[in-house]
Formats: sequence, C-alpha cells, structure tokens
Amino acid sequence: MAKGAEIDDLDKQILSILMRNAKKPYTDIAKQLFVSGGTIHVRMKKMEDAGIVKGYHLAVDHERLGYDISAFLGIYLDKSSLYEDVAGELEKIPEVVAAHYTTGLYSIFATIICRDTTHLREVLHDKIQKISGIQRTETFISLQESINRPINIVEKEA
Amino acid sequence: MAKGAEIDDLDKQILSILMRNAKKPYTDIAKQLFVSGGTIHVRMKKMEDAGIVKGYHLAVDHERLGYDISAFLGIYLDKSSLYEDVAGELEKIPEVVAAHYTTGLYSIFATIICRDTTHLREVLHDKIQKISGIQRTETFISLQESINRPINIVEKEA
DNA sequence: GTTGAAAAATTCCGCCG
DNA sequence: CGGCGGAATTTTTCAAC
Repeated sequence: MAKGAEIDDLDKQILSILMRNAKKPYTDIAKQLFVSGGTIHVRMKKMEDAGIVKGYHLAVDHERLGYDISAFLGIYLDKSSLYEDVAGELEKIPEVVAAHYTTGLYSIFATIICRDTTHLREVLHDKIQKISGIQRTETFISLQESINRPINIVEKEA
Repeated sequence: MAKGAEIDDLDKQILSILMRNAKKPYTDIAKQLFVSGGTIHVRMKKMEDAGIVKGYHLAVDHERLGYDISAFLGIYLDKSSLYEDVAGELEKIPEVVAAHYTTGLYSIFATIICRDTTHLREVLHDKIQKISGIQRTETFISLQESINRPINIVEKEA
C-alpha cells in the first residue's frame, strides 16, 4: 500500500482523463494515448493497488436531491490537542462530508450539507455544538458554487 | 434540463451505491436492489439527462501525485458586486479547484491545491493577489484531511 | 419494470520487443 | 520487464413486451 510506486507521464495522462470523466472506457483512452487497452488496465490496477486511486465517485446535484444548503464551518477548539477526539465525533455526523485539520484562525475546517435551514440549525445546535472540546464555530453558508473541478496534473492534453 | 424529475426511493438507493463506488456494475446493483439491470440503466439515464448526476470523478491521492499542499482561502472583496468578475478570474487559475460565494466573514471561499510551499506562495502572491477586486485573503493550510465522503441520502442501506 | 439478445467493454492469457 | 493483441467473460445497451 505504501509502496514507492513510480508514476510516469502515461500514468498521469490516464489519471487526467479519468479525473474528468471516470466512465470513459479504457479502450477509448487507449486510442487517445496510442497504447493498447491492456496497458491502461495494467496501469490502473497498479495505481489502485498503490492507493493513488482512492475511489470512483458520482458527482450529484445535491439541491436536486433535496439537500439545498451546503455550509463551511470554521471550528475553534479548547485545545488543539483535542483534534483527534473532535474529528472522531464529527465523523459520526452524516451531514459532515469533509473535515481538515488546518493552520490559521481555525483548528478544524469542515463542510456540511443539509436539507434546509431547519436541518442546518439542528445539525449546528444539536450535534456540532454538543461535541466536547469545541469552543465555538463560525458558519459560512454557500450561496453559489462557482468552481468544482479536479486539479490539472499534466502540462498538455490530447 | 430543469425538468421536474421525480426521484423515488429506488433512484436514491442507486445513487447512494454509486456515490460510494461509481464503478460498480449496473448488474450488481440490480441484484442488490432486486430489480433488473435494464431498470438501473433507465433510471440512471433519466437522472443523467435531468442533470441530477453531474459526472463521474476519480478520487486520487494528491500527495502521491506530487501535490502536497491543499489550502482554503477566505477572500474579502472590495465590493461584493465584484463576485462574478473575481470568480471568472479564479477559474483561470488551474490550482483553484473549488470556489463558493458565501455569507459571513468572507465573500468567497476557495480551495487550492499546490505542489509545495513555493508553489503555494507563487499562486497566492502572483496569481490570487493580482486579481482586481480582491481586498485581502486569509489562508488556512490543510495539515490533515480526516473526512471526505458523500452525503448519506437514504435512511438505510442494503 | 422486465426480458433477452446484440454490441461493447473488461479482463486475462501467451507472445514479442 | 513493459507493452501488445486476441479471445473469453462480463457488462452495457436497446428493442419489444
């Protein structure tokens, strides 16, 4: 898992294509990169085994599924040593979809997705604020998502 | 596109499975949910056409690809009416992978991914700070990603 | 929503440079 | 060893019911 897998340019090209459209058939990618389908398969298997590819996810329109509000949370801890405990508690809350331990003003930065303002208030007041170790939080509600895309890992693309 | 697509429980179950593993064959999902493979296909086509499914993405380990630093940026604007202009400029910067227009302290909340501290400084100083309309920014560097998962859209799962 | 068959993709094998 | 090509298996896709 923690192997020193060497990633060459072909690997990066493959990842770059799949990061934008993970459903693209290996045979198509093979044609695009002028190699055989089998090669794409071998390279992907290698990268999956090495843990470089962590998964395949579906991007969905949360609003259309009845989850109208996404919000960012800056969390202040009583002591930063409480990070592990608080992260463990956050993980138990399904509405928390992301959490990072950060430098700067806040100790933890989290993203939550809720159905509506009532649901958001419930999560903040009844779940987040109840976690011991959290001093206070600042909430930033997303009014509009302008950008959401993968990083560009290759110089030029086919 | 903006059709009033009705999403029932079966649709949600399908999405829930694919959000966690978008590569799972429709035939497997069909067996799991006790319907035919054709039904999964029809439902997914409906949801793709309706724009509920926005894409298929590969989750990769950025650090293993040489992108060691991810950071969050709280952006203060001179005037919040400049949002569209600034968002357009941010979109031109490939290191910016996410941007949201938000309530609260900051006008824009962005996520950037960089190779190293030098690269991060370049992006912040030479690209972000040069955008007209941006008053100042606050940077939160992610030291550890604890949680990164899809929202749970169904009550119980098979 | 289902079935079943055609088309396509994945996966795995031995072979070659 | 890494890439290739083809064949067997599985999956996707699409018609009619």
